Amino acid sequence: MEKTYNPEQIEAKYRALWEDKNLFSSDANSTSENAYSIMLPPPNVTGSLHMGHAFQHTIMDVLTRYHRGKGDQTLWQPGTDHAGIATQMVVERQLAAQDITRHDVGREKFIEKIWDWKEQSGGTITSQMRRLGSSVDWEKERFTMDEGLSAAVNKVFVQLHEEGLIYRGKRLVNWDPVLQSAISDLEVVAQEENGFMHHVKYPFVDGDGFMEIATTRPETILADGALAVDPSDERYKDVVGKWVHVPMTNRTIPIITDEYVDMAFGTGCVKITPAHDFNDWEVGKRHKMEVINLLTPDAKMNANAPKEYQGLDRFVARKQIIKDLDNAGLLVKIEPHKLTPPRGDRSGAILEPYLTDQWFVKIAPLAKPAIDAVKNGDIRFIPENWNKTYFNWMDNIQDWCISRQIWWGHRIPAWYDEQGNIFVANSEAEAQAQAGEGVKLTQDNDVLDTWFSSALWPFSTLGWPEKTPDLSRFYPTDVLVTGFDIIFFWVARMIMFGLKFAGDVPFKDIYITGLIRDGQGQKMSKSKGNVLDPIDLIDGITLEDLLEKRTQGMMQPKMAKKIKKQTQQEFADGIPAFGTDALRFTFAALASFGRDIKFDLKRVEGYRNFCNKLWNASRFVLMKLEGESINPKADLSTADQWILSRLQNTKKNVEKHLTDYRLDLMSQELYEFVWHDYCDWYLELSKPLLQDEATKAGTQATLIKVLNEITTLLHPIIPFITEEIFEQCNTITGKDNTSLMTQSYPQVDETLVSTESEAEIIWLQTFILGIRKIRGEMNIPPSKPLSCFVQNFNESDELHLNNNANILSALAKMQEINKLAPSDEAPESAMALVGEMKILIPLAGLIDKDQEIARLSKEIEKLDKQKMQFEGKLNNEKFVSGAPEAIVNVERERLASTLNAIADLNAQLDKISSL
RNA sequence: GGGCGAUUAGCUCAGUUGGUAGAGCGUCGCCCUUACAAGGCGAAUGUCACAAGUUCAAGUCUUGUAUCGCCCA
Repeated sequence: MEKTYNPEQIEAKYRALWEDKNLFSSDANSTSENAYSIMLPPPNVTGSLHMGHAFQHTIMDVLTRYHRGKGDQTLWQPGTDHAGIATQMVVERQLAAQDITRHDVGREKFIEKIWDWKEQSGGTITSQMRRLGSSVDWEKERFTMDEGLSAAVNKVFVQLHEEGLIYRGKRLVNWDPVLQSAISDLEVVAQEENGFMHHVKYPFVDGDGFMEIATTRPETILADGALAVDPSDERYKDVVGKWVHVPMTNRTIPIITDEYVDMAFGTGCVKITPAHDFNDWEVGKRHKMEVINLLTPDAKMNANAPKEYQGLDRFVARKQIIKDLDNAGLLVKIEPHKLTPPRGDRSGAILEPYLTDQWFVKIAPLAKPAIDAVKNGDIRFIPENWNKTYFNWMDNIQDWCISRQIWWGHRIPAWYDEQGNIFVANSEAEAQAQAGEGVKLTQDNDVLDTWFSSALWPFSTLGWPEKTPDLSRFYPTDVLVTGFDIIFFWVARMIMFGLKFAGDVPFKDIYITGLIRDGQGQKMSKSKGNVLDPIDLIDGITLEDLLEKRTQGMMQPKMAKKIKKQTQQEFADGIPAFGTDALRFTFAALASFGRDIKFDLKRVEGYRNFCNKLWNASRFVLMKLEGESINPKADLSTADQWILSRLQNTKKNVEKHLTDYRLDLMSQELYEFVWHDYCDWYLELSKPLLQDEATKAGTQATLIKVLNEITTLLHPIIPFITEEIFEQCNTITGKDNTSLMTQSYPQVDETLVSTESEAEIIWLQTFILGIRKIRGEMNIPPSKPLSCFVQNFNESDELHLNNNANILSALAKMQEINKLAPSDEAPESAMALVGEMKILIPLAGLIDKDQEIARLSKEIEKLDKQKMQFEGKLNNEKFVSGAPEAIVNVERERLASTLNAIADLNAQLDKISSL
């Protein structure tokens, strides 16, 4: 083995090997009793994996590899999403660069172009996943627009329509004038911006005077249907029922009352514009108001507006009308005002409430069972508190607008005859059959919201509506791993559709992960220039390349300077190559239940170091075993029994943490066992034990046994390096195993738990630590041999001393240990305690007297503080009588041993001081 | 306005039925000890945001306050 861990070569080797040998296949193990399945949340087919994906993939892969190791028939289902609007916008932008629109190209050609783009860029994600070692079943890879999945979409649509749960209706929707499509409520983002409030006069039709109202959108005055006041508003009691002129038009409208009006806001009188505001739409319906739409699909003033405004963009029209109002003396004032205009999450354009025909899912009947599934525990959110968020939304859920006026996606399976009759069917032929022969049909132009097909993902990928073996074996899936940002978009809808169509919940657990942020806690985004590509952490990247990557194709070139500066500061030397395993270990270690995760490169470095540690430990073991035959039945030393006992404890904890989805605790457990128990102590203990023929064989057997289990335990987190070590171990043990992947996950062996050996090693560690501490504080090099006296030892101390003389010599460089009778006078010494036993290291030229006095005083001071704590508790009558006896006894013992130690140290201090 | 979350060592974070506050990184010493300097050994560092309450006992449970963040309207 190489002296230094080199991830690059190892990873390339096993990436190929795993797939060649088909080790990710879900068909393997088909006779096993249990099945385990996870659906990969399908990423956008033309996108690339960001840190959040890599994080979630790591979690899913750990779970997948673990269950594979447990012998379950395991499926991790991969695939990608067509991501309707996002993908279409990319291709439209490409066209725009050539100064053409999708309408110039035509629907069919345009869709072809998108498919081309999908083919061209669709490989990015899958190749990134391979780099990460994601062990998905590639043979089962699906795309949301595959034939089978599209058929499932149609079937669901048709059935929901038949049941009256999908309907078409003219309603106000959120209209994106840039996309020229409706979008769902969820795709609307609101952010506070600075705007203006315009106060406008509406003259009375009869008599003098006017009503004053305030509006942020004066251009919609032209479509007003009424003015409204609160029914109980005394100020306007006399004017209710009167009529006013709508400024800039010839129309007149009434003054009405409605509870919706907020008396305290503005003048207490509002204009009602049913076609251009969601609230006003409801008021308008109550009062049977005329609905006037002023806008074209691209948000210009249409023919319903007075001539002089027609054709103007909505914002130009606003300016114009303000000017005209002012000229007409109807503008009272304009004040700055904070407002939150709705914007499209894709286009960023300000949205318009817009009156169009759209398809909707009537959601309440579907939501009810989905709420119950979480309430009755069929589905569990992890961490649990997310179910509050879920209920909060589900209890107030609105009908879902599913039609989009774009071209990329599943075309709505509805056809119209020339009279406008609708035929919803699985295919055109079926629709034709419904309509009758010879009737000319045209298909609905719209496509479905991308999330409609995503909602079917857990069963459509398994072959639904066919009753496939995969479907019966793997549905419901075991866990969904995803971010909180798509609980509403995706998770809730999968639950609703899964229950409705697949007859069961789509998953039993929902593991909601935190969000990966940059080192400053900022959300990673392209425009902020703080994104990290997981592959760059694996392969490393120079500062120059990173700068280039972060600043190319910027929407705002101004930002480039700032981003450059930031990047230069944070990554002055670029990013070193850490390897996939180090990155995966980092993600696993960060996977606690918090909401946000600040990603710290230093952590990756630390886990890369861990890999190196593991690598070198393996080298050590292999060097010590080379050319030797291993006897698994050899007698075991106390150290051997100890490490095996610790190993059982580790396995127990790992198992628990995994079932709790606490991958952070799992990785921490393994980190500590490997580094601190196995490397720091056991490998050091093994050195003298290997020198001794009596203990050599047992030590060799234990070294390799524990190493083998370590690699198997760590494999789900760091598959590459463990696979390489496993292979190297095979050459030593002469075994010929295909892969670590096919090894079964280690089980706890209770017979190996040994409290005696653990107690003895703790004794040994205390002894060695005591010596090291004196060495450390006295600046005595660890290489300098020492001798010591022991005094005040009991039988078991004596036994341990006799057993471990050569270990103490090796690990503490303790040449001679001389026993003193209690009455013997010890020479001037530095002292450490192991329980009641005193270890005395003669000062004799080695140790400075004052230093030892200071050291002892410090120790005593520390113990004194503890003593006071224990005494305080025990002197409290209420504690002694109120607390459980066991607890009180523990405190008593603690106090007793602290008092003993203080007494010993004080005696020693007095003795040295007096010399 | 409604809901959720966070506040623990210089930094990033663990802390599972309440029972002596932990890790990694960083810092300071001493060591190139034949697996590993991407390392070893040792050390220092905390009114657990604040206030009140429950309890023999609160980082942990309850209530309130402050600051920060997210979601929804």
